[in-house]
Amino acid sequence: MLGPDPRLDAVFAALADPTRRAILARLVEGEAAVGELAAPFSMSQPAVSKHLKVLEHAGLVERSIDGSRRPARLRPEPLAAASTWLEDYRALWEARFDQLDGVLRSMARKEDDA
Amino acid sequence: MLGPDPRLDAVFAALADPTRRAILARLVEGEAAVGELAAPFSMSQPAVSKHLKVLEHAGLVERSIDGSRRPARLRPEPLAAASTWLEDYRALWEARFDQLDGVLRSMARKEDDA
DNA sequence: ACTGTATATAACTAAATAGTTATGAAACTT
DNA sequence: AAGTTTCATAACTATTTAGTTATATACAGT
Repeated sequence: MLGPDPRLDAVFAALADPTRRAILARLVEGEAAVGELAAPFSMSQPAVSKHLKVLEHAGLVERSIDGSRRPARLRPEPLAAASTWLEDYRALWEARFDQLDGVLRSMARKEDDA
Repeated sequence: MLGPDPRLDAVFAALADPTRRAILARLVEGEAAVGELAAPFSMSQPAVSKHLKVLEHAGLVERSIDGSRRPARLRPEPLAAASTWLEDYRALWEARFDQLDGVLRSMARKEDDA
């Protein structure tokens, strides 16, 4: 159940970096070019370009061409996939805990009987 | 809104590795000792111990002591935090798209008027 | 055509990651 | 008490990552 999904490797790895999460946060407000993204982070422009490439590889961001600018915009699909994975696990966990809870209850009943 | 959360660094980084996700998948069925976890993956025991340490550091797993065994069990809380983060972003995205949709609609109306 | 702006790419470094083998420490078995 | 099992830790290697500076490319404005 819930087999391995290699796409999640790239998505979770991309989300593991706080700078990249901040970039995504910025992109929620709309597309932005590299320069605009680099400004708030005390980081060089090439560093931001690299982060964008990681996000792009994970499918979280899409680039376009506008003259000499290459604005980035969000692509929500992979986030949805990651979210689904997490939610499925949460469900399995809760099922597991409910089950455990059931066991504990029946143990308690036996205590009462004894 | 939705400030930086350093705990997510460790959680997403932990989830980025397929072996670790497989370990979590196994642990959904109940706690397991290192040996049991190492068996299905063609990996050395120390490698699995390291993965467990990463998962533990992310708060996703808890160890206990049972004689010479050190079984690992799941801790769902950090998963919930990650899931919340993703869901919040999804919501922001959708809001953004709805807004964009609104803009497109009004543009369409102006087209009609013209 | 010349200058400046926006970005990518290359080459490099430092640190982190994922794996290995070897070994040591507890605890269990007989 | 001796041997076996279970696990952690150390030491090492190879790969990846996150950053840097320097440079090249392409477009924009004058």
